[in-house]
Amino acid sequence: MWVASAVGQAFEAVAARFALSPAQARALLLLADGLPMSTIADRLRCDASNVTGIADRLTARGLVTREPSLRDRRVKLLVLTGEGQRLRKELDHALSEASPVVAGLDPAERATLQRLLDKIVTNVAASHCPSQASGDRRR
Amino acid sequence: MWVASAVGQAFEAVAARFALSPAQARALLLLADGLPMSTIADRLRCDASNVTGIADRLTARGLVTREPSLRDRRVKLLVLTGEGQRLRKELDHALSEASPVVAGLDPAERATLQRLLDKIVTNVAASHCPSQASGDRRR
DNA sequence: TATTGTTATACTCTATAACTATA
DNA sequence: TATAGTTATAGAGTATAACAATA
Repeated sequence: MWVASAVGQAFEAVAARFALSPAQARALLLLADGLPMSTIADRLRCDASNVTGIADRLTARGLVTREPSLRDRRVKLLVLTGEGQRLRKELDHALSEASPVVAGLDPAERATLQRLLDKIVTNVAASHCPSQASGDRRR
Repeated sequence: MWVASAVGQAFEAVAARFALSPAQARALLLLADGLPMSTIADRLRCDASNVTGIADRLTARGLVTREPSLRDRRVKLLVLTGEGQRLRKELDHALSEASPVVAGLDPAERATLQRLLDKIVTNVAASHCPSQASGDRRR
């Protein structure tokens, strides 16, 4: 739990370097492709009403735009602007650099840790949503 | 990072079962013994002004009281009430039960993970505050 | 009828700055 | 002068409930 907390703080610190709140940074990382706002709410595990505010702030900074969906006129897709894509890339890179966690581990230890964490991810994902273990979520 | 996030969410979920915000739960866990409010701010890594509000809410629920320090009349110690001690114990227990992370690992894997995480804790603690490397990181 | 996104409301955490009472 | 705690203020995330447009 202490390590998890340290990782979370490292994430916050990196996000803050880009003047992003944790929620904004997480939303930005989700947007490799455009996504419906409801999907973002699901992935962020928060109520849909929050996404309105987060999207507003990202829009105000010129990082995303709201595009209408062609299939369903109720949904709006959040899509990165050019600036948003650039910032997302920088953020992603900074996050992979800032890894205090593995700093003191030798290559063998890192590999072992990676293997254990992968196994945990698989287990937790499977126990949470057995049906979508292979990762698609339509409708 | 995904695992760290899952651990954080598990923490939040358990805290919510006791109607505690994450910050309130963290403060409660810190209070095995009474602590000056400034120390709590340090441990929570937040500004001292926040501790006033957190302490207010914990006080309103009858979980803590503010006691004057005998050494320095400026400082107030946050001390658990009987009810606070009881709740802290339950919370602590619930947290050790709720460990989705290690659920799917066999004993040998758990031991390996524990060893690696301990090493990380030591490394990170040492790089952040070299003077107290052998110190107080016990929960 | 149900769902998507918005709005209004309220609560909590967060930091900054100004204040008090001590030191 | 400096520190501990408070207050006031402001911004952000969070949830709930009600609403319009659409399905």
